[in-house]
Amino acid sequence: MAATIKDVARACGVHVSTVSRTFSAPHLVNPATRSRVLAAADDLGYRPNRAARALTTGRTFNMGLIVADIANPFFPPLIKAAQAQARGRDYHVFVADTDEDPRVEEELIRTFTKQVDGVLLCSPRLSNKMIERLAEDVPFVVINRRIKGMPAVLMNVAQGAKLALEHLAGLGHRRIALVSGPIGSWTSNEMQGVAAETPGLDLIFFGPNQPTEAGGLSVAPEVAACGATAVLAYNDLVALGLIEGLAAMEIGVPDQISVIGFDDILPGRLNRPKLTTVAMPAVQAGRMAVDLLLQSGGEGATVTLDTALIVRESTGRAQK
Amino acid sequence: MAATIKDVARACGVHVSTVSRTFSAPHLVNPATRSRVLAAADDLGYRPNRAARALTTGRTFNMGLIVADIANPFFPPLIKAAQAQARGRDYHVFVADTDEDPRVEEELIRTFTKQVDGVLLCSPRLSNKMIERLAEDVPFVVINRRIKGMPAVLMNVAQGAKLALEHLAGLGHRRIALVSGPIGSWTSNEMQGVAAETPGLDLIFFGPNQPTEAGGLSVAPEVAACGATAVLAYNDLVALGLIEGLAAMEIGVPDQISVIGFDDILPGRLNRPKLTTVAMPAVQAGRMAVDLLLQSGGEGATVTLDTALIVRESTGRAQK
DNA sequence: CCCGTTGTAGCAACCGGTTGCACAAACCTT
DNA sequence: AAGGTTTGTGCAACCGGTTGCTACAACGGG
Repeated sequence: MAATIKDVARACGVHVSTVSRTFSAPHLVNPATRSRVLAAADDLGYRPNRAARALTTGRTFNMGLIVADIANPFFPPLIKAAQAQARGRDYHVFVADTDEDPRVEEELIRTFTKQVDGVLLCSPRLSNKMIERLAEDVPFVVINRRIKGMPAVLMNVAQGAKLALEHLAGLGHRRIALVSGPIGSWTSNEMQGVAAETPGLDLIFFGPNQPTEAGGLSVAPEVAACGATAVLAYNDLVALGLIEGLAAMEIGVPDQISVIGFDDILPGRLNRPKLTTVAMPAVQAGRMAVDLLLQSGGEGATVTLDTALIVRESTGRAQK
Repeated sequence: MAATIKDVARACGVHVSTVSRTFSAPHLVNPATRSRVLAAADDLGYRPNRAARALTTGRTFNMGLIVADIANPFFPPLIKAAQAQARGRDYHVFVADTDEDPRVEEELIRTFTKQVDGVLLCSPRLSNKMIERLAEDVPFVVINRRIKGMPAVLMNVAQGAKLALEHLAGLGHRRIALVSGPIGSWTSNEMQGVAAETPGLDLIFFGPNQPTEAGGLSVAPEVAACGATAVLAYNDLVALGLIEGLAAMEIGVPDQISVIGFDDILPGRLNRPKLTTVAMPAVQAGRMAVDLLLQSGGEGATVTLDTALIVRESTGRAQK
């Protein structure tokens, strides 16, 4: 059994409250007593039980981070950035993955409640209403979603999509396929919104799709058949799957169809052709989300981070 | 404020112990009372506080999973498998990443202690001695490391390395570079052990290295200069970095040098040339680790999973 | 020398639950 | 109808800490 505060108190003939104060308010205890307590604690290998402490103080010094799919290379850099930032603030981050399933997401949030001081909700698939309800029990910072009155870190997807469409238009593309993501994705909606508002384009929507290579792979035939000369994909994974699917049909990228992704993940850079993409500021977002959670007592500050178009090899001039 | 058990008790004129039993031992409470309690609880949006419950029961129904680098594509499938398996057992998995830093690893374990029922320690970088000491405070299952008396899930790296070396020998390679991983990696030691015992080979060791693309990239010049015709890399990420580095020096793979990795991650399959690799059973390992943690009360059952050589395009006949 | 500070440590209530035990009412026996 | 079981609920201690209040001693000032 691990030593408790009582064991330490007994070991050096002092009341538990004195031991407690030795750790949480050292200036209130006599230096001589303090060192006796510390010696005894060290001797017994005592560590304060964080769960018990949280019960009275209401603070755990951990935060939860929920992502839709940890296997998507977009998330790890964000996760690592959040962890590093939190560590600098004496916090720890517990990560969990929802498998893109809103029910799992809800359950994870409920589990985190009272075990963390707040939750970073990254690319949630739950409805706004549900998120608002759950926010009564635990503070949130939402990443990649706008919910009124709730602190959020947004990436300027609309701007990125605009740049991407302008790039394609500049290359002479008019008929463009929009391969969207899963239901409930704010990012997907933003993209569609911008695209729909852009004049002079002939858009074909495909969706919803899984936000993975498999998702891209499986829409490839439809995209090929629709007569579009360019594709704006929900993310890089979908774009890569799409390129793979097109290759299997002997359709060359960018010679016959141009493809743009979102995120700027590593496999996109290694791919042949190298993927043209809209870079998302994942690292900054992870950091900002942590700061926002610690600063705001739940007030709705919103940070919007810029995106950037990175032109590589998967886009080219439209065919006649 | 979230409703507590007291609020529910007051709301339906019953003692808190009755409310408690309604949730944790329903058969002990009268159906009529039970439904009154449930109604009140539902009305107030009451959820038992898991941290408080853990304090008395000693069980949290979560487990921790600590990995060395979440950005390494090897880990996410393992993580997801563990999460899925745990979910089926009514458990939740909290993931954390150590950034390959033993000090962070230790701190994370300490943080997890008492907040989880056990920890899955994947590819730890801590010393055996330290792990054994920490095991007094929280049950472990170790993945990719053998520590006496401690439950472990091992992947048969030795066998995989043997297959890889035989494959290379069969292609006529004699002078082989071994690009190892970080200090403290059991996997790395296993590989070196097997290689050193294999007769008829001329081995050159390079290490320690970061287990990432950057690590592979930075040893590329030395490897190129050492006269080896083939390389066994610590993992696929290192292998990919190495290939990239060699390409930058205009050294073709597999024409001039053959490269084998370990893990079988997705980017290796997408790479040109497609990577020859030793596939590691990450998904099985994640599942097994969860089961081992829940079964063994800390007893040292060890599971060893087989690996398999997957020959793709990054290996070829040795040059004369 | 008395009194008001100040510093130090103990007491006890509390956080939100769980659980062994006691006890009364309702149910079965015979 | 008396006596023995069940069944259902309350009581209170407990898990491992924290914290407001109190008590007491030593100290400094007037």
